[in-house]
Formats: sequence, C-alpha cells, structure tokens
Amino acid sequence: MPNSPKSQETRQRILDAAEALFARDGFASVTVRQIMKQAGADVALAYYHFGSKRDLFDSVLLRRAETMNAIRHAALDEVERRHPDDSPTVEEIIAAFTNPLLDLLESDHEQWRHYFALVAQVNNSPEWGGELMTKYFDPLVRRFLDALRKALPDCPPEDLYWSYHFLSGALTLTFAETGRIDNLSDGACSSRDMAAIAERLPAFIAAGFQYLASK
Amino acid sequence: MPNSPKSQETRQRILDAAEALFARDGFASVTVRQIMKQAGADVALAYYHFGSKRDLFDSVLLRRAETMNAIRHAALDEVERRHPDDSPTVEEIIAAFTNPLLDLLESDHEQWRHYFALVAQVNNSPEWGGELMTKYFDPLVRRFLDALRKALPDCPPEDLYWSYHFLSGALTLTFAETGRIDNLSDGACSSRDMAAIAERLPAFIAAGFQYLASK
DNA sequence: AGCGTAATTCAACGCTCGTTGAAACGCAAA
DNA sequence: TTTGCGTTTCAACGAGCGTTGAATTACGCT
Repeated sequence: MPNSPKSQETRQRILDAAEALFARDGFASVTVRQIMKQAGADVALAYYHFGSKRDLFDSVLLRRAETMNAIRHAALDEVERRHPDDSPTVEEIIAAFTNPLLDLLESDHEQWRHYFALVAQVNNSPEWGGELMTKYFDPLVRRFLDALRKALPDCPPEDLYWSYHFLSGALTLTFAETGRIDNLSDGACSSRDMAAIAERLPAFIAAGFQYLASK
Repeated sequence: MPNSPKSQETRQRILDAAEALFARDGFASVTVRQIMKQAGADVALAYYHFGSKRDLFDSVLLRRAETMNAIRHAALDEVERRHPDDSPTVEEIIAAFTNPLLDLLESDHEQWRHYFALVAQVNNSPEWGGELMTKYFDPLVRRFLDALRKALPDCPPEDLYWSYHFLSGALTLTFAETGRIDNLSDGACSSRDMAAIAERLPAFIAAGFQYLASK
C-alpha cells in the first residue's frame, strides 16, 4: 500500500519539524536526529522517505513553494482582470506580490512564518541564494517583471531588475520576523504586526519603483 | 612578548580565512580545521588566540564593524556639516548610510564583500539577527534615524522604523552579492556593479521614505 | 649565553554526525 | 491464515567534529 494515509502523515510531520528547525537554526546547525525527535519518529525514517538530509531540505522548500506561487499567480490574475484595457498601477502589482504572503501568514501563522524565515536565509546565502531561488521562483518573478514593464513602459530594464532586487531584500527580511525591528524600536513596532506591513511595504516599494523609473 | 607583530599577523590570517568561509557557508557548515588549513596554521592556534569557534565568529564580526561604523559616522558628520542651519535631504542621509559601504568595497573588494555577505546572513537569521545586529550596529542606526526624523518632522515614528527595516533588507541582500540578480536578469545586471547600486539604491530608498512619510 | 614567557605544534579525548543494512511490524489481498 | 509489501524500528559503522593539555619552538631581556 504505497502512500498510505499513515505514511503521508508521517512525511508531513517530518517536513513540519524540519521546516521549523531549519528556519530557526539553518541547514547545517540542525541534526537529523533533532528533526526526527521533534517529529516523533525514528531517525532512519528520514532517509527512507527523503533519501538524505539535503533532499529533505529541498523537499521542505518545495512543499510550500507551489502553494506560494499559485496564490501569487492568482492575485496577479485578479489584478489584470480588473484592468482589461489599461495597465494596473505599480502599487497594485506590488501588492499582488506581497499581500498573498500576508494572507498566508494570517491563515496559518505558525507554518508559514517558519517557511518565510527559511526562504529569507536561502535568499541571502551566497551558497544557495543564486541557484535555489532561481529554481523555485523565477517563472513567477518574471511574470511580475513583465507586468511592471507594462506599467512603467519608459523604465530601462536594468532599473526594473534592481528595483525588484531591493524589493526582494526588503520582503525577505520583513517576512523572516527576526525581531530586529522590535529591538530597534523598543517595542513600538512588532515583526509580527501584519497590518503594519500591509500598510507600508507595498507603498514604500512602489514609490521606489516609480521614482527610479522617472529619473 | 605579548602581541608580537608575528602573532598579530597570524591572528589576522585566521580572521581572514574564517571571514571568507563563514560568509560563504555559514557558521555551522564551516569547521575550525577548514579555517586553520586555509589560514595555514595549526588547529589549536584558533583556540589559543580566540578561545572557541563561537568567539572566533564574534571576533570576525567585530573586527570590521568598528571600521564600518566609523566611516558611516564620518559620512553623516560631513552631510550635517554641509547643513548648519537646515536639515539635509532624506536622500543625502540615506546616501551617507549606503555610500560608505560602496567606498569600502571599492577600496578592498575581496575583504569587504566577504564581510557584507556574512552580515547579510546574520541579519536575516532569526537566531542571531535580533541580538547580534543590535549589539554591533544599534547606536549608529539610531543616529541615522534621528537625522531622518528631523528631515521628516511630520513622519510618525513607526513609519520611520519600518522604512529603515525595508532599507536594511534591501541593503543587506544587495551587498551580499548572492548572484541572484545576475541569474534573474540573464546577465543584464551584475551583483558586483557598484556604480549601478550607487545610482539606484539611495534614490529608491529615499523615495520610499518620503512617500510613506507623506501618506 | 641563558632564562622566561609568548607562540606554536602534536596527539589525542569524547562525542555526535549522516547514513545504512537487517530485522520487526502492520495491514490489505489471497 | 498465510503471503507480500510498505513502513517502521534497532543497532551500529566510520568519519569528522570542537576542544584540550602537554611538549616544543621562537625570541626579547638580562
């Protein structure tokens, strides 16, 4: 009985545990034994289900990448549907890129905040940032860049790429919820205050895109 | 003779090797033996000079943090000197925050790009981001926030903190030189093109600050 | 020249790591 | 009930880890 419900559930428990631990401590700091202890399963099961520690890591990344990409595609679909003739505004496009992540966080905070923290680490790692992020997110990002190109027809492509790069950095740090802003603001701001992010991040980034394009 | 020139040079060689390896692979992936092999010194010397692997890591971070803070303070001094009566513009202040890093990269690319990549990883790690970044960079950041508060007197403090947070994310990813933008742009942009960054990053960020403050 | 201390080397410790092969279990089909 | 296969457990492997104490070297001072 391949893929029995029982074994599927075990796989998910392992992925959950691995996700939380990798997100907090990084790939190399986490032990397969730690993961399996938290998952409540035997060490060898990790290798039976996933092959190796590295393959387990990739599986963790892949699992939610699909959901994340789907929800962002849908958000951009929706924005484009509202503009059959003209182009959406820059801020609308950026919001379609960022707001779905806030929705995911609000729907299931625990799971997604671990995942986003993990992506933040991967994105900022020279070792993995180039390859892994490209692998999982490139098609989606290119679609957003296309939409932005239409919204900013006079903007040189290089400016678009750099603007997106700045967006990517701001986004990943913000969603990593490192607690840095809590410390810095002496508690006036909270990493976990999603409403605060939704009000500010798309506006901030859209202004940057537009200013750069207009220079 | 304590602190002999010879041993100082050894210490620096160890720090250089540790910096490069930590930056590329992260704290936990790197072994002390790797570091000391690259430094051309015996394993035990790491412990003689620095105490433990973790202390060595802190020493790596601390070494350049002082230089980095000093050069940024000086840049802000200079900007404020040019405005004895009125406040500098937001873009001038942001440029005083970012451009010194570009100067450092241009003066000695190899050393500083490793360091910045390391800071990017620390900044985006939930484990260390909150504490270590606060420890090394808080006084400087608070001074910049004060300057920005004067340049944007009607801006609510929360908006300033969030804007700085977005700046921090964009900055650390950009200086981490992960190669992500190279892949995404099919070579049209290069992570290492400092002129491209200097032209765009301060402008992009300043626009975000101003737009958020004006809302 | 020879002493004293700082700097460096050497060899080893106990431990934990990722990984694996063989044995045991559970359950649907026969 | 027995068979067969997917799943899980158990025990262990060799390798490499961070770290240390003792032995050795290098060298400025008297």
